[in-house]
Amino acid sequence: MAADTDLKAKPGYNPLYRQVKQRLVDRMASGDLPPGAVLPSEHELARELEVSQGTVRKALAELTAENLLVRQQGRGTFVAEHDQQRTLFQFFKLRPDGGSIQWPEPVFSRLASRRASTREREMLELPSGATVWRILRQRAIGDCTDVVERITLDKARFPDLDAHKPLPNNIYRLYEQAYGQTIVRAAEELRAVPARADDAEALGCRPGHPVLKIDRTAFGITGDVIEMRESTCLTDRVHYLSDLR
Amino acid sequence: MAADTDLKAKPGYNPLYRQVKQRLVDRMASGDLPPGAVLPSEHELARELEVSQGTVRKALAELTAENLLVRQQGRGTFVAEHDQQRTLFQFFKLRPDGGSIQWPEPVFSRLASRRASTREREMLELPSGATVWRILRQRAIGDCTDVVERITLDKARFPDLDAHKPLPNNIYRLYEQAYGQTIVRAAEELRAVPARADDAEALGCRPGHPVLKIDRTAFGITGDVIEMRESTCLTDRVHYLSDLR
DNA sequence: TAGTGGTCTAGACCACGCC
DNA sequence: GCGTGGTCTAGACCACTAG
Repeated sequence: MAADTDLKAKPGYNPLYRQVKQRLVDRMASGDLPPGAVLPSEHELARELEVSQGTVRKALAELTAENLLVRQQGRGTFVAEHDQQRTLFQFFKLRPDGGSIQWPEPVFSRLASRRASTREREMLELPSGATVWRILRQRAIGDCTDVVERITLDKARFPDLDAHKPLPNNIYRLYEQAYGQTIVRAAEELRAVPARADDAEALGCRPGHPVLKIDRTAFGITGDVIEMRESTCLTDRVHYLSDLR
Repeated sequence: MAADTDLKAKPGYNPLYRQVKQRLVDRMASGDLPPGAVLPSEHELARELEVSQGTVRKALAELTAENLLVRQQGRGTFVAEHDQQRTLFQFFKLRPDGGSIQWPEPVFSRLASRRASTREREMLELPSGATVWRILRQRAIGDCTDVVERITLDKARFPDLDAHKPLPNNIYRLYEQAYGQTIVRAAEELRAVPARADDAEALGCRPGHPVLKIDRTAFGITGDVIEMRESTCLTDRVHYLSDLR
């Protein structure tokens, strides 16, 4: 058997179940197991990969904990999708004061492209001279606009994005279904800043009013930076919820 | 055997390993297994509780994932403590811009007590007329003060807190060691607001300057609300980091 | 060298979804 | 009834720590 296909090559250093995990991640990243796909049963996987069912189980359990898989007793194991619920709970942290989580209403959306800035090139690992998509969105959680979002994407990774206008509210589902790019993790930096004139107008506050600026970096299944997003939020009727556990 | 001590009472509805888990949590909450204590080995626990080692293992794995236990190959299983690293990584989300995580320097601290407000009574589940401790702290992440914290505690749960003055920087360790109250989880609500006059003076900014207000509710091992904390942060040289995964 | 947790296996039985 | 994942068991071997 070739070395790189032998799961038991280095039992001590890299446990078998991690190698099983990596194989499954590779199949997901390559498009062989697209979002929503059914995986073979534990029993079948164990036979295919020549390991015990318990080892497969441990790999599947970790992938489920990382939100890459969804398992349902009696039905099977599925590659996780950005359905409404998942995107909302995992990637949307703004809540109306005193109310419960809900999808924000789209108010305005614009798509344009331009040359990448130095910072964008660094973050998205783009060559010099590369171009990016730039999406401007305004969304409402309560009655009026309380978030302005500026999203930056590598144009090479998302060709012909303008063919998908109007862009859907759940844009991560579009990344996933039209481009095979699944967002699995993101890091956000939050700061309180004075509102810029243009944001103030959109949000219906005076320039300089305190607003919450959220800088998000979103990562794909292979760890690449897929999206950069700057959100500016009026927190008069809305707050950002962070769970520490 | 009495029904409430029979682990196998309801195998289908409540799995054995969850019952094992609950028993261990109970022992931690009662003080029988205080922070830092060594647990019996998997083998011993299995014998004591009359379940298999694999079932004990699953219970211990979940408790480890929830940060209630720490396991080390070759050494043993320990009840988690609020050592410097844990408190910092799990419960402190402010980072200097462009720098890495570090403990904030204490600048000022004051302890007082007063009657609980209506909101405090609701959140902390206190009877009317109850009194609370109120801690005011100022801390610095960079060169100058950038966080003002107001902490509220049930005076009945933390008797003679004034005997521990000056209060340590890692106050969760004090809750744990002096009062057997371990903070295991917290929820934070973030908003951008104009700085109050007193906060502005402490933070060295003008009144009305945008500051990040963080309302924390911290929970103990049994799910009770142990602490309420309002932090006001100048995010000119510092930001709040939120990991979405 | 003894004891701990970490990995891996093999197999039994149960709960759930679907046909 | 059949196939799925979920639970539980029993036991082997490995890796790490400490005396």
